[in-house]
Amino acid sequence: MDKRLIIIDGNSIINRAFYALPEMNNKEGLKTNAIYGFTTMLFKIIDIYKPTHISVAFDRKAPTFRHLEFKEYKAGRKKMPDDLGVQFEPLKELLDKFNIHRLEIDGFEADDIIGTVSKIAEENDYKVYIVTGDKDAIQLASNKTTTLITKKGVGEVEEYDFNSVMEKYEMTPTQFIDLKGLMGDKSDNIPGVPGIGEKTGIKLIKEFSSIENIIENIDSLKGSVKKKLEENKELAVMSKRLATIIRDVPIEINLEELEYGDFDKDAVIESFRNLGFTSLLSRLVELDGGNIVNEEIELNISKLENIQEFINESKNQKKLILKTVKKEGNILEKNIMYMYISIDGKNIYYINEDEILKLETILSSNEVEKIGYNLKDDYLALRPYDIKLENMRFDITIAEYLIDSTSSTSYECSDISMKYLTRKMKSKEELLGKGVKAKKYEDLELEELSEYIGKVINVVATVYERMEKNIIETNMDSLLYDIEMPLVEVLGEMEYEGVKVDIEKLNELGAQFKEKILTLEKEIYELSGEPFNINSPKQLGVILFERLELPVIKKTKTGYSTNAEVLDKLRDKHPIIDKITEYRQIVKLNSTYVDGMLSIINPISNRIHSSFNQTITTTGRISSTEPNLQNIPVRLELGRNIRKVFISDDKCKLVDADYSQVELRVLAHMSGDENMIDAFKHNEDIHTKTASQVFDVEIENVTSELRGAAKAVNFGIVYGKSDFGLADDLNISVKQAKEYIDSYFSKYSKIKEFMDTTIENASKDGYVTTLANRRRYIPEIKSSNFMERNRGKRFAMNAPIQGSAADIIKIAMVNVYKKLEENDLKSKLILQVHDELIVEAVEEEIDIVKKIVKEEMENAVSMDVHLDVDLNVGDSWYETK
DNA sequence: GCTATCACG
DNA sequence: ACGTACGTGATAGCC
Repeated sequence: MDKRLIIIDGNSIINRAFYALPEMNNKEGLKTNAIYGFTTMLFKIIDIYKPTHISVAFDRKAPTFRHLEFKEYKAGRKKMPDDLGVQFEPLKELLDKFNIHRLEIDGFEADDIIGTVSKIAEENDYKVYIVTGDKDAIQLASNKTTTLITKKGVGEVEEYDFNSVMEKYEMTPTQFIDLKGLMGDKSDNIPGVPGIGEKTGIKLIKEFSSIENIIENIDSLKGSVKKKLEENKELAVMSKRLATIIRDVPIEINLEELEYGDFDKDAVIESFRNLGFTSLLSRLVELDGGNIVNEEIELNISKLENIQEFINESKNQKKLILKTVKKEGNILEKNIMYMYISIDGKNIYYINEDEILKLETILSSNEVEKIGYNLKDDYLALRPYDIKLENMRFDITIAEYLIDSTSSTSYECSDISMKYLTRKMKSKEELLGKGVKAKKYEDLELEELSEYIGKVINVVATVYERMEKNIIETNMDSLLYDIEMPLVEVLGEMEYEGVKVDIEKLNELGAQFKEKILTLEKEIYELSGEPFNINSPKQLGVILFERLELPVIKKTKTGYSTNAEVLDKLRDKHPIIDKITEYRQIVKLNSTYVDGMLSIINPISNRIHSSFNQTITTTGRISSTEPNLQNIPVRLELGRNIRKVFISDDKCKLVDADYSQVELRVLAHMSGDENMIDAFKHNEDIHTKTASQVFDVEIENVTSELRGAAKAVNFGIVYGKSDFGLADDLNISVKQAKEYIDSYFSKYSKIKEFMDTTIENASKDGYVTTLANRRRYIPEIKSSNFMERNRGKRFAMNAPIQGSAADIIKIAMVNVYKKLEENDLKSKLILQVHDELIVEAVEEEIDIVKKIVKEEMENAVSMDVHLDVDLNVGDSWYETK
């Protein structure tokens, strides 16, 4: 068999990769762009040239003979950036795992090693490929050696062998050395002959073929060229020597050791995971013809014939992996097409909708653990059948969210499959298509559907124990099993229950808004002198800043900024501004909150069934979509009216409970700051207390301005705000803002300490944690970019506080839900807005509901600071203030 | 599909 | 000196 050797100039390629690719980090913040670029290049080369042998040569730090001969050699080169330097060792480790040979020898550059090894390989009848970004290596090209020079970063290569060099440059590869001897090389600081550049150099080489021959025939030259050469003969000879790649470095090399082939696949996969190269995992599969897929999966998927036998087995094993498939439709209606179930993940059965009830005994059994992927969907699918899916034990989506809440993927099964199993499977989008042409499950043939869902079930079965191990190792098992998994049912019930809407009231508000919008529109057109689309920031910008010539306050990437802040600064300048502000406000209310809500009211229940998502936010909060019920207006009275349409059902009231200052209490507890803890212990108004401390006045002398300033400081601290930002907010000087912050930290000194330690830990560990041990990785904190690193610090300061508050209310939700159930109450938890819970309580239960909610919320966790909950009852959300 | 804006905690 | 507050989702305009 033909032997093909690839020799890579490690330093050259890692450099190219580093400068060609944007910054990349793994989740601990290690820079990885150069490693990534190198690896993709390696894969590409292996794929194209199918080498039997590979070696990567690296420079050593020790000086080479070139430095010793010419002390200016490579002088003036910039020091390697740290962000690149740190990537060498991980790359070398990765190459070792690929079983790819490495060559490093003191006193010789990678070039010389490559020159020598390629020569030996040529003599042994190898076909040689040299990969580098450095054109000097073209001198090594021959009939047996092809030099591959990278182009466009490291994405492509250009081939040079003897013939192509002759064709392209009309000189032999070795004559390139003579040319460089004449021209010199800026990057290596090789002098060459001063005054002789590329054009003259090429002419001379073509005529005389070498520097030696030029010197011998120097008399046949004339003019300035002759003079330059006569004066710099020695320089030319030395430059040629410096430019000559050595091909007889004294090394003992056994080419057999360079053989490429088997490597420890698990080790490489592990490395890729650590480096965060999930996309490369799939390349690994292609690279090795699919052999890297560890487990050959063969699934038996069939219709379940003997239901009783399966039930018995499931009860025996106390385990059930399941995935329901439903048609698109109303959340309140029966829409299941099939349910796929399995115990071992390999023998997978499906049943039709009409037989689902037969499985109720295991589905609603507390003895059988349910393991799945997006279990809330299964819970909700079964809900209209009056089947309660009980003991939802493990959801791989939620587990993966806990493992890495900052992951850029959305925890798709296909992503999880690739990450944990190095196994490719279709994503849902690949299965169904996207956009308007997207198919639905009901459009698929049963066979195709079964193949896909079968794989999902198998991934769940194969992956969940590995995830569990990871979660236990990172002390998140209680977070998963005691908080997040029990919460699945709570959120499912909230979605199913929904919130009642007063449709008439909503329409009435809409009519009012629309009328007002028309009036404002007319007034604005009159003031501007022409009609335009007020909703277009671009058109509005032209009107304000060109036609009306108002001063430009701020610019956006694309033009003038016209946001509320800018408009506020312009309001004295022109009467149109206030009209536009009001117009914007009402348009927002009308389109988002009136039309938006109307379009999504469930026709069966006349209620709004929002989705509560558990795996979106990086901090641990829940998010709400379709519609978002967590941003219903409250601050301004006009918008607050929207809350009048969210009402309680007949013979019910809304019980609204919200935590008072939960984030500041968390901060007081986590930092252990006695001063702040004390303020909460004495039920003092925290902002007044802060004002009194920071501005050094008696409590009774704190004015509302001072309190307002203190409030801004308190919130700013939670977000890691700067003096600059605070100054902007409070309209004071940066110097003054700095004094406020300094004074704050001197009074609440443990808070300062806490912030510093948190940042330190984040830098050291790469992550921060909450009270319930929820993790957030912060790769930004290791960035070499000032701004990015500062963002990382702010994330580090904020995530434990916001995340712990999220932990607390999640615990409260689970406990409130449990208590309502235990007491056989009909009242239902229906909403959560980060620090607020709303229960729709039937009238006879209001007192006990209030008691339960207050107790469970206030006692969700035990801290050095007590939690305090405000309760309000009303017929609408508006009334519960 | 991106950008600007604005609603909430 | 750098640029400057965390976390979300919906809508409209525009390319």
